[in-house]
Amino acid sequence: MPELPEVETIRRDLQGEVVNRKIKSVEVRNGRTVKRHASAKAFRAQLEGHSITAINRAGKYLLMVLDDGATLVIHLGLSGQLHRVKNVKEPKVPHTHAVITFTQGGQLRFVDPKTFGELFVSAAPAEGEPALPELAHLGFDPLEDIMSWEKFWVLLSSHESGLKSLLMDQEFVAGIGNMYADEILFAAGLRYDRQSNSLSSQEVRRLYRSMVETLAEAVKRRGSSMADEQYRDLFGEEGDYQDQHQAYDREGQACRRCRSTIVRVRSGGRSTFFCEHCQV
DNA sequence: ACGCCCGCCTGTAAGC
DNA sequence: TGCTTACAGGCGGGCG
Repeated sequence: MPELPEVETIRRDLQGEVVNRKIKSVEVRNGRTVKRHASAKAFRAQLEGHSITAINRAGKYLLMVLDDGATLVIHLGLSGQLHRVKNVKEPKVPHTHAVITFTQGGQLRFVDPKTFGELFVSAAPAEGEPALPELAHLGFDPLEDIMSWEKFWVLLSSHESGLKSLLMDQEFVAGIGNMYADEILFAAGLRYDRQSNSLSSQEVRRLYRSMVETLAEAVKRRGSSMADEQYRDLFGEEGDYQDQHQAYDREGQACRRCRSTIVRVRSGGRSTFFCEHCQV
């Protein structure tokens, strides 16, 4: 499932592939993909004829800035992929829900079997209005918004909840999902159910460092492609970070640090993988 | 304020 | 073997 490292990998590749290209036409093949809009026609109208000037990211959301100040927002959900296609005659794979064709040639295709992803256009903000009101609820970005561990401690302490649910709370910090939450907590040596306001200063520093370093290393390795899902980059290539996983999807396997067995529990309807010996 | 559950959806896998 | 059920996941909404 694409989380921050996968979305950031796609963002970096998109910069070289679609910036300064002009959108010639947009085809919506599954209306659910643009459900925020009254119609597919209304969605298309805000894109066609406009050039893409920059690609940004907020948490797990990709942001394509257009030349009129509007932003095409793309959320990949659980199974969304973007495919950069050079030859428009290339057959469309199943679950291709939207196709953007560029004036300069080639296409960007949105493929999403589970249909939890979405595309929408956020209009250019009026004078004095904040941009992207749809994403105003998102918390800080762990790679873009660097802060002191003391500030992080203040934020952590202002909540009274389990560490994992807080890391996955997009209003607290944007971009971490079930997989990287488990990896971050392993790296920090902290259990998923530790209360956020119970950490020592040393533990807070370890958690902050682990969060930034785990995500940065995963970006370096171009994300994680697990067997049971199908994350692929713009060009259909897999990431490498799954080989570095310490906890996620390793139930019954030996902990790489202490050799005891990684266990799995269900918490809040989600699988959580951790080492009972290394994480306290 | 927080945990937990549901609904949304489809491919895969386990169970009978 | 073939049908049915469970499960995986993010997110928003509802409930206690």
